[in-house]
Amino acid sequence: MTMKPIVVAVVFDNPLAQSFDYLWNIEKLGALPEIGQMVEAPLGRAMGVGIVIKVSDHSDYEINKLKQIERLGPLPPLDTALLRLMNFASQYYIHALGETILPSIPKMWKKPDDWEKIPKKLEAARRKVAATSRAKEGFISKEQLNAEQKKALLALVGNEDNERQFRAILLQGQTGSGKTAVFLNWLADVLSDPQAQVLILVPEINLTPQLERRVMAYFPDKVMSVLHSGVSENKRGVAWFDAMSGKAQIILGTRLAALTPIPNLRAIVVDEEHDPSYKQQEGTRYSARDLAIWRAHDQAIPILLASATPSLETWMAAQSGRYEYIRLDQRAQGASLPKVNLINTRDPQHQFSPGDVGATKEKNVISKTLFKAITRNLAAKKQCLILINRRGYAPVLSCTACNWLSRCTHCTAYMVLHKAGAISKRSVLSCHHCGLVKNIPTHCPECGNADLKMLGQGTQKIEDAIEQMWPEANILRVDTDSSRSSKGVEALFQEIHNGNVDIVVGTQMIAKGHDYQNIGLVAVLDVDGRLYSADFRAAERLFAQLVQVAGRAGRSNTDGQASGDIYIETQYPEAAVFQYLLQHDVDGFLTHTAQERGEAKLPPYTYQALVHAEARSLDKAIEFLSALKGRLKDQGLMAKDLKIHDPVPKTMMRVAGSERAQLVIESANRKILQKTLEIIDQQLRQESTGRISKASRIRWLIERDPIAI
DNA sequence: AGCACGCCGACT
DNA sequence: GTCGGCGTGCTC
Repeated sequence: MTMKPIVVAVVFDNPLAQSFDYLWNIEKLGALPEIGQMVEAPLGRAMGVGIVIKVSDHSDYEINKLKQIERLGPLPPLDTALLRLMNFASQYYIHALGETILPSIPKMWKKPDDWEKIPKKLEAARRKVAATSRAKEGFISKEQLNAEQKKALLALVGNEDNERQFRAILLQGQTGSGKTAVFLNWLADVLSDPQAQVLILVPEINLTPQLERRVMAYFPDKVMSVLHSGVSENKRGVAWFDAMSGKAQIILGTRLAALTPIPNLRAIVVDEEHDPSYKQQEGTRYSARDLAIWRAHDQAIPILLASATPSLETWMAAQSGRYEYIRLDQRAQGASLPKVNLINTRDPQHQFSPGDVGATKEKNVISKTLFKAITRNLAAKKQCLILINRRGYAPVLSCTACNWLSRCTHCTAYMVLHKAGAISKRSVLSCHHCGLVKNIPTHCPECGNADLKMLGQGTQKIEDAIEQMWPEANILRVDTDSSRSSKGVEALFQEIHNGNVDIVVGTQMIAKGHDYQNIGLVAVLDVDGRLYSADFRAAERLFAQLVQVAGRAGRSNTDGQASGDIYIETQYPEAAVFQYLLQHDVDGFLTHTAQERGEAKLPPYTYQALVHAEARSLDKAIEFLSALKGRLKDQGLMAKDLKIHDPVPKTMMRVAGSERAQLVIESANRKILQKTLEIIDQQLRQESTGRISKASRIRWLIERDPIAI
């Protein structure tokens, strides 16, 4: 009699779609196989770390060619709910399962050479945790909540009927309305069960220290795991283990925390749920917000999405009743909203005349009106915050005389300028959505004016102008570069709080998560490129950021004085973004945006995916995608519910010597889109090694639900 | 992805 | 004569 062999299927961190079969030797390994177990096994000429995804007694591979599992990882198997999530993410985002699971596990656990040292590391971590002090910061008890917050809490707290049911809840409330106090009190209720675990997601590392202290104030006797890329590898490894072993009741982290094993997960909070940083932009390009919702649904638990400016997707779901809808419309601290001033940069009355005080070499980089306002503010010993837009937006063509913009005649998107050589021998305008290419007009098609300019250019000019205009002021620059070169963002913010700084110049990061004490004025420059962009979501993001900025300025008002003013320079003050901002009307803006998207058949009315291609030359990348599109057409895959556009060059065209293009694929039917993407993946895989096509050496990638086009 | 094998150019 | 370029194929 021959014993049936034990065969396990293992996935590794590589782009191969398949798993690898191994023999499981009970005597050697000293345990029975379990799905989710981490193992070390020979792969190729080396050893690899993988996860067991299947246990059986046979293999499709020749059984006598199977190698043995070498060793077991020093941790319990990943739980089945997490593996379901991983499976879903892998399928939905068209990425190999191993490439989805393994990068989500901290490195500390994936080094077989160090497996013996694990118990020591855990013990060392235990001793450290005992030593950290816990300051009570921002604790607001249930009793201290205002009437509106109490009502919100009452609506949130579960009862016997729904506490083990999927519920998605939008908590919409402006900055200062006390969303955090509401959801922490809700979580306190969930955590009254000593076994329960909760997950809190935040968009950026900058925001975690503050929230971390606050959560600690609420739950001084609970164990909290903090998971984000700023936490050291070993600490993260321990925090992750605490979450997976049920020891940590609170798991707080950025998007990567959405994939943590949490066996007794009972509630999820996604704070600032609209924030684009929830979307992973490499590897498995998941949306942590979307995966969190899937996870809540799969595990039949409640999920709270909190924001002052919800994403259109969430807001529409709440409006339609698909999600529960809780609103906080009062400002808890009684602070007033800041006044928003729009400066029309086309209007000569705001511009400098030759010889004016403050005029710089570069004309009208900062308007005269804003110059005066900042000067006044400095004289009043108040700090100024100047936000500039550092990101490269593709240049949209605009007429300096009338309001003409290079709009695509087929889409709602704007056509952007491409220099000669890429798509055509001449410089051309191209639509990144449908692929339409047009010659650059020499005159404005509307008014005949010959002076056409690109929108949103000249960040460097702005910085120079600021230094020229206020030479005596202490100017501090805060962006990712300056925070890296000095002692980090926290140190820079400390300088601002100490009052040594008159003008803070920075990118959007200065508006996030920090309360300023003495800000009298916030100026937002160079926004027009984001107003009219090749990316249809740019305006929505701009609106969210401006509301956030407004929240910052308004919050500084604690002494009863007028709160900070916002100044926005734009050629297009009539744009919807600004008009709704003036009224502080979030719902109005979202209603408007929803209608626009509906008419244009854009998300969330349709679902999108991209096929990215990266090659030495743009022509090659475009050619590759054209061929793919042609093939799909020939195979009759262009059903009427599916739209495959023409390949277009990517906005960030040149990245380290390679050029990129993309193909937009759309369908109002999720299943059809999913099926199509699976077919594309399968076909491209057949002609590729990994994700590089054999014939043309082109690196390709499928991205589901892109947030930027 | 990593890694080795393999077949053509400028070097001690 | 070799060192090394990266094209090709494989990993249970």
